[in-house]
Amino acid sequence: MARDTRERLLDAGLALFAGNGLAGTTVSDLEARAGLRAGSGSFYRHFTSKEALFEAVVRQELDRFRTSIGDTTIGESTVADVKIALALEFHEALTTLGQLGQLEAIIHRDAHAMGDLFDEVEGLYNAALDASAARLNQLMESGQLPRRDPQALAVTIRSTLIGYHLNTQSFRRSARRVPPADLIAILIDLISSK
Amino acid sequence: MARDTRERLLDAGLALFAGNGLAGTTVSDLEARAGLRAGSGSFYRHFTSKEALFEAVVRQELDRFRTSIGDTTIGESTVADVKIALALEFHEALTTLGQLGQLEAIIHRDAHAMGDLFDEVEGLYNAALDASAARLNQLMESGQLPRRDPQALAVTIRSTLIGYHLNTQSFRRSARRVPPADLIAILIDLISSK
DNA sequence: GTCTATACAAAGATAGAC
DNA sequence: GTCTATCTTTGTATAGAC
Repeated sequence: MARDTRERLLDAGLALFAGNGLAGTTVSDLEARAGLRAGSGSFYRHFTSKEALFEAVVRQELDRFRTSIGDTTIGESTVADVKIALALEFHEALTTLGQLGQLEAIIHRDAHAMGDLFDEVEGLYNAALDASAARLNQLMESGQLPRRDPQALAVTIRSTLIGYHLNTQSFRRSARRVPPADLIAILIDLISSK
Repeated sequence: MARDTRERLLDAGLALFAGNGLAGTTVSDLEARAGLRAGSGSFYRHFTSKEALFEAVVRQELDRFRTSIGDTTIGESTVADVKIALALEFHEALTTLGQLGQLEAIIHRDAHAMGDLFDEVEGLYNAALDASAARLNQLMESGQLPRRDPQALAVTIRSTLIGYHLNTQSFRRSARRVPPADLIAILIDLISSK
């Protein structure tokens, strides 16, 4: 195996917890997916329990989330056409949702098992939302977008993107064949209409 | 007990499967919640297995879903002001999502365990979406709403409502204190802007 | 660091008394 | 129709050889 077993177990945990939930994933499943013999207790050489791995997985994804928020510099872009800037921003958001979709899935499934970490998730989520509202407000101030309640608009946009993403995920394809680009186009048309 | 045990087991199943998932719910949990002695096999006098109850629960909720779609007559309302009609319609949709939220939760958790029933869920979902698109199209034809792709707009609206609902559910309160009424107001403002 | 073997606990399921 | 008791299966976890 190329990578460290501990790392492979983290990967296995991410995929299986997201797909089958904490209770729906057995230590044997994790071992099998990490290339270990299922049923051998080899898992326990790396983590003290299934719950310990769960927490490690969530922590790892949280760090990725934090990083991806920091990387989003589009908010400060100087693209002249607001519509283009927003299109890029929304596309980026959908991509990020795709990448962090497994954390999303874990949150929706086993939020209760996350303990303190849940508060941290919520904090990060709200920070992202506030940044988005500030950005929208700025665009409204400069007259590039019609004036509306920035906080409510940010929540609306975020809800739309998340709803579309989760839906696509649940039904394993875009709802009624409306591709991401069409959704983004409509969304931008809507918020730039007066 | 007032109601039939079978019925109480269905209720218990709906609540527990939605909250803890199929794998996260034990037969003992179900028995306890239905007022039976946990650990006694009394459950098996009513259902042949945990999976059998799961299927019965999903079927029952699907029927409720079907009924609730049929009941939505607002689409044919003659309220003069489109904005008011839409506000009522969206509010109704959010309420329905709340009532069917447990089915939603089950779908997001254990879609894989639903087998054939999943296709039925998807069919109903798409039917509701098509009805919404047709309604929007009608409003555009009569000039009461600005012209946009009805299918894409319907998906956008539905995504927003579902995203908002799921988010509120995950974080146990409205995102950044934006109440449902504010979301609906923004949404209507957006789609009626030209 | 992974395996075989095994102990132990939890959960699914059945039999039979009441 | 629910209970006690019990059996079986599955899953968690540890010990010790390689």
